[in-house]
Amino acid sequence: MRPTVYDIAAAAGVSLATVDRVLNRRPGVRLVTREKVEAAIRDIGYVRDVAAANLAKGRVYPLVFILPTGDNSFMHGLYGEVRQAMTRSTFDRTEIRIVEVPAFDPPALVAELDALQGQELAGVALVATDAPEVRAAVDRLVASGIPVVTLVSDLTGSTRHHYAGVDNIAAGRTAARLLGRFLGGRKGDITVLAGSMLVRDHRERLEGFSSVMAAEFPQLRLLPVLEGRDDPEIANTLVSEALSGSNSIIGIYSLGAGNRGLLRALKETGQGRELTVVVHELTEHTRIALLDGTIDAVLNQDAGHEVRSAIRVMKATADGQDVIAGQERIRLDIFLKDNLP
Amino acid sequence: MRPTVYDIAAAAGVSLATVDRVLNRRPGVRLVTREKVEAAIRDIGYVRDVAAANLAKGRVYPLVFILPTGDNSFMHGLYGEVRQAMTRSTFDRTEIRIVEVPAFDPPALVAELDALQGQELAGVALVATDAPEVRAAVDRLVASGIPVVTLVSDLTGSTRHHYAGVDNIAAGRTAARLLGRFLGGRKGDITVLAGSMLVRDHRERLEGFSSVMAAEFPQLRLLPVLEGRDDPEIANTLVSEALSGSNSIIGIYSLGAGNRGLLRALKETGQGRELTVVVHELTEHTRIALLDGTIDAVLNQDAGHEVRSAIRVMKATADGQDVIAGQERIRLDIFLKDNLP
DNA sequence: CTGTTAGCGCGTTCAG
DNA sequence: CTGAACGCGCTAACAG
Repeated sequence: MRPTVYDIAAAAGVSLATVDRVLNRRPGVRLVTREKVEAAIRDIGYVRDVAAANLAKGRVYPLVFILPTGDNSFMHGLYGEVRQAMTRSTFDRTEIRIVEVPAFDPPALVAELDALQGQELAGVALVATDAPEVRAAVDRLVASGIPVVTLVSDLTGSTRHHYAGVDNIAAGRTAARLLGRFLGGRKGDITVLAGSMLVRDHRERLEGFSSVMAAEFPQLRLLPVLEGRDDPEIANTLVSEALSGSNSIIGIYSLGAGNRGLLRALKETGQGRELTVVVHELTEHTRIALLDGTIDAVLNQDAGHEVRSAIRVMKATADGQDVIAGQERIRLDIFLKDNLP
Repeated sequence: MRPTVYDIAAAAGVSLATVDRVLNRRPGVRLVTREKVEAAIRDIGYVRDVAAANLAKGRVYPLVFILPTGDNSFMHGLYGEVRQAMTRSTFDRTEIRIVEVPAFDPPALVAELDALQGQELAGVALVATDAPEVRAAVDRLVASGIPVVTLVSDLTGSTRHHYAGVDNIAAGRTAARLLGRFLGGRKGDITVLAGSMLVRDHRERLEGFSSVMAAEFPQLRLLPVLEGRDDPEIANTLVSEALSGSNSIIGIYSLGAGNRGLLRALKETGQGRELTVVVHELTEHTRIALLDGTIDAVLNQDAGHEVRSAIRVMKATADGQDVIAGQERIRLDIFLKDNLP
C-alpha cells in the first residue's frame, strides 16, 4: 500500500496538521519540525494523491482562454475545441472562460491581460501577438503567480510557462522541402501568402521556408511575401493579382489562414495552370481542395490537441506538478490526400 | 454545486445505500425503487465523480500488455513506453504487467491470452498477430468481460473494444504518393521490404501502397515483396541481393521494422546509386539516415501516444465511460529531415 | 429488500 | 506553534 499522510505523521512523530502544513508550504511550523517531516516524506517515498486532495479542497481550476476574433476556419475550429473542453468541465474540475480580443492588436491584448491580474486564476492561455508590450504584460501575469501558456503562436523571451503549438520554423522548412521535391527540379517562381508579419508563427514559418529554399532549391525563386491578414477576401485579391501578373509562378506556399480566398483565386485565375500548392491548416475547404487536387499538401496543427494540452499544462503548473513531455509536444501534421483523418 | 449521491437520495426518498446499489447495478433493489432512483438521477442531472469513487473503492486497474519479442528498435521503443507508463502507475492507479510472446506465433499468443482468463483484469492490450485462432481467443477474453485493445496491429472482425494504432492502409497510400512524387516522373522499379505477411499492419500497408502505385504512378513497377521478418540480418541480405541483381531499382519502401539491415545494405550495395527511400518507424537509426540523406521520408507511429491511449481506453472501458474520440486517434506522423522531434 | 455508518487520503477549521 | 475532529463524494460492510 502506498504511504499516506498518516504514515509520514507517524514516521516524523507529529500530527496530521503539521504534515499538511509542510506539504502545502504553509507557515506555522518550526524549522526543526519541518525538516523532520521533510526527511520522513523522502524516506518513505510519499507521493500526494492529487485526486484525494482535490476532493477535500473542492478544488476547481478557473482557466481563461484569450482568443483573437477572426473569420477563418482555423480560429472557428479553435473556439470549437475550447467549447468542447468546457463541456468536460465538471469532469476535469475546470471552469473555462473565453475572452475575445481583436486579432493582431497588441494594445487590446495587453488590456485584457492586465484585467486578469488579481483574479484567482489557475491559468491563462493566449494566442500571442508578438510585441514587447505583450511580452511585458505576460511577464506581469506570470510574476503575479498565474500559470501562462501560449497557444498556436509563441512569445519567445517572455516568462510564459509553456508553449502549446507547433515548431513553426520546422513547419516552414518542411513546406519548402515538400514543395521543392514535388516540383521535381522544375525552375520558376514561388509565391508566399502570409497573414501578418506581426505574429511570430507566420514570421517563423517564412524564415524556415526561405532558408531551405535558398539552400536546397536554388532553381526556385521566392517572390515578395503577400500579406492577407488571414482574411479570405484580401487573400483572394492578392493571389489573383499575383497570378495574373506573372506566368512563371509554379508554386504557392500559404502559411497563414484565410485559405478560402486563396482557393477561390486558384479556381478562377489559376485555372488550367500547373501549380504545386502547400498550405497550412486543415479545414473543410482545404480538405476538399486536397482531395480534388487543387492543393498538394496541408500542414496542420491539431487544435484539439493544443487546447487539451494547454489545459493539462495549466493544471499541472498550478499544482506544481510536472507533465509528460512527450505527450505535450504538439506535432506538425502533414496531410496528403491519402492520410486525411 | 454539482449534485451528489445525497441529493439523489433525498430526491428519490431513499437511503444512500440504495442509491449506490442502483448506481453500481447491484442486486437487492425492487424494480419500482430502482426506477424511482433512476428518474431522480436523470432529473437532477447527476454525474458520478469518478475520482471520489476510486478513492472510496481503493480502485486500481490491473492491466496486461502482451508484446512480441523481437530485436528491433520499434519494439524496444514500445517496451520502453510501457515501462514509462509503469512509472506513473501510482498516479494513474494502474498496475501494469508485461507479457512477452514470440513474434508472428499465433499459438503462443493464444496460449497467453487464454492464461489471462479469469484473472481479475481491467484490460489487456496486445500487438495482434492476425489469425483466426487469435481472433477467437480475443473474443473469449472479451466475452469474459475483460476490455481488450489491439495495439499497433489490429484484429479486424474480432470483438476487441478498440484499436490503438494508425490506419495502415492510409500509411501505405501515403508512402506511395511520397515516393511517386519525390521521384518526379522517373521510370523504374520499386522494391518493397516487409516484415511478414502474417501481421495485418504489414499486409494493409502493402495493399494501400500497391493501389496508389498502380492507379497514379504507372511508370513505376513493383518488384515482388521481400519478407525480412523484421530482422536486421535478413533484411540486409534480401535488400543487398535485390540491389545487386538489378539496376533499374530507383525506389524502396520499407514497411516493417529491422531497418538497421536495410540501411546497411543501402550504405554498402546501394553506394552511389540514386535511390529514393521511404521507411516506417523513427528510430535512432532511421533518424540518422534521414538527416544524412540516405532516406527521404519516415512514416511513424508514436508508440508513447499509442500506449497512453490504450491505457486511457482500457480504464474508460472498464468503468463503462466513454473517451474523447479525437484524442484517441493515432496519427500517422510523416517526418522529413526538417521536422524531426 | 433497505438503511446506518465507518472509512478512502487529504485539507481545514478550531481549540489547545 | 501543534493537535483533534470533521467533511469532500462515494463505497462497503453490517444491521434491520
